[in-house]
Amino acid sequence: MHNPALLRPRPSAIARAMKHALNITRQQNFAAWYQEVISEADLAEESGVRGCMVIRPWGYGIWERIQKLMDAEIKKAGVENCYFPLFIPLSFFEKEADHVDGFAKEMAVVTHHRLVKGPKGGLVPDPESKLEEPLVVRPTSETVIGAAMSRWVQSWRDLPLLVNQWANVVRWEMRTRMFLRTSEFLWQEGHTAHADREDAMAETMRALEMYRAFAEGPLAMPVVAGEKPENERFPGAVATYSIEAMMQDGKALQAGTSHYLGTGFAEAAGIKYQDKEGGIQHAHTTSWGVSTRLIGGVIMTHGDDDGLRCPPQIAPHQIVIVPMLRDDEGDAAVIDYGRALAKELGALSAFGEPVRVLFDTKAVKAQTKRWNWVKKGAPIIVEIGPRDVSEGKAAVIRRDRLYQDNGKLATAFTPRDEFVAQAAGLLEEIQTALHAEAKARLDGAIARDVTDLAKHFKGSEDKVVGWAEVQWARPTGEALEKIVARLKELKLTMRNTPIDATPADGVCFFTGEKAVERILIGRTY
RNA sequence: CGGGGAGUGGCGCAGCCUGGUAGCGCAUCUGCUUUGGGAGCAGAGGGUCGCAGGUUCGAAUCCUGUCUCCCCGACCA
Repeated sequence: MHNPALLRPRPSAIARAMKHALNITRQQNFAAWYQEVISEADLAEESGVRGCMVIRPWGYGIWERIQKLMDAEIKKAGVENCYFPLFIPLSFFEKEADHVDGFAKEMAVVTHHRLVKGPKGGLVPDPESKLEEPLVVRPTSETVIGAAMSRWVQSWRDLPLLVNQWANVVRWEMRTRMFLRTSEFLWQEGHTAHADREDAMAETMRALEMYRAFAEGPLAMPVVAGEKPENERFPGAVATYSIEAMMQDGKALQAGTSHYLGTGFAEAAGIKYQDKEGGIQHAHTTSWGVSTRLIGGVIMTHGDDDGLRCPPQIAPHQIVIVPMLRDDEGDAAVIDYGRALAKELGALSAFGEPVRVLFDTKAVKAQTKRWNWVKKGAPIIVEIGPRDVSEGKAAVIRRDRLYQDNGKLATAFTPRDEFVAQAAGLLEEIQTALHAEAKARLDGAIARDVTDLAKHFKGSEDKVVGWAEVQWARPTGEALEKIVARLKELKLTMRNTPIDATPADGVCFFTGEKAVERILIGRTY
């Protein structure tokens, strides 16, 4: 709640009118700005439960858009949805050593099933109700789904087995940040089982590409897809791939992961099948997921000093019409005009879907509503007043280009029919423009000529430095640990080895050996 | 989990040191005047001070415990 960065006096309405809708700029304090966007755009708020947030309708509406579009992609790949229990027997985790090591430190555990009045009043767990085997609140579902797969898979004919679930998971993180790292978060987790490595790897890469395309498309968020170095792998995975997005402060955000799990989980859970020759084989499994963290990524990719700029494809309302009402007899005409406009716009189609229009008739002053929608990031805000009714116009504001060069709002008074004719195209243009802007920032902030990491990243707390791409020999074991430790001193981490990077042609940045690939280095969330 | 800061009407804060049953701004409600860059004036409603104990005639204020939030660190597929 208390945040020193928010203590500055709120500027007067007049002063604000000439500046921005938020009280903190990205420049002043990026972390405080991020929190202010979440609060001012009504995306989410504190819940009173450690690390858990209440996702408000505008924030959840964005998540629903993400779900809808992603779910269609998942189904397109032949993956079926299902649902597994929230509670996982502790013993399930003990079957895969690396997996349990990775998650043991952050698991919520259910040990009792009943409350009784405590000696000092209040309710306490009833000692009599202690569970024989504690239940873990799922941090991820490889183990339970693996158990089911062992029942479902008997023959090579049962493979590949492709399932997904939309669910919540809990990871007891030490330090939480809204959307980026919450104790409980919403996600989708895909789990697949295959006959061999080749097929499982193909699925792993398919999911990775699905995420890459989704980030670059609906989210307008450019990312780099690549493989995580060994030390950053998912516990129990043979290979982990990620998409990494760059936030406006230059830090990396891991925005989605896809794992090739080899046969480790299949061995632990007993996922075996009889092959065409009659032999018994372990299946090769994969898992992949994206979460509500994507929303944090969207905020830090597209937000500006006036709040969120929501990409049209995931905006719950793409066009918001705000009537300028005066509580007089002229209001009826404005309402009629707005309603008709909303209906016409709603009949349009953009991105292959009906355009989502809100005619905002809430009894709030028009100017206030305008700034509220600016902060929420509605892609197009249309104001209509008596003047527009008589002139047959609409006052159109593009959220991605709010201001003119002179600092005034870039409101375009457009003939109504002309606007209707342009609206769908305008939404698509805004989507493209947001992506282009972020893409240019990403491309411009990857340095490929770095010779001294400390020097390159010096002062990156205050200014945007971005990432460095260096060549390396992909060392393992102790050699890798030394590199990780060295980077850690500089608060740096290895992000991934981009799959579309130009082949290595030099020596390893760290060891001087012949390099085999390129890897990205940067600060991270 | 370690160090630091903070919890007082919906939001942001003052009061606490030097105990005597709460105050300000914004927001809200009503009225009037306004209205295309977050309106003005007038009036009104709303809190027992995170929670639980303790000290005291008396606690927002002092003491203990606890929960939650923020910053730094450790941690983090």
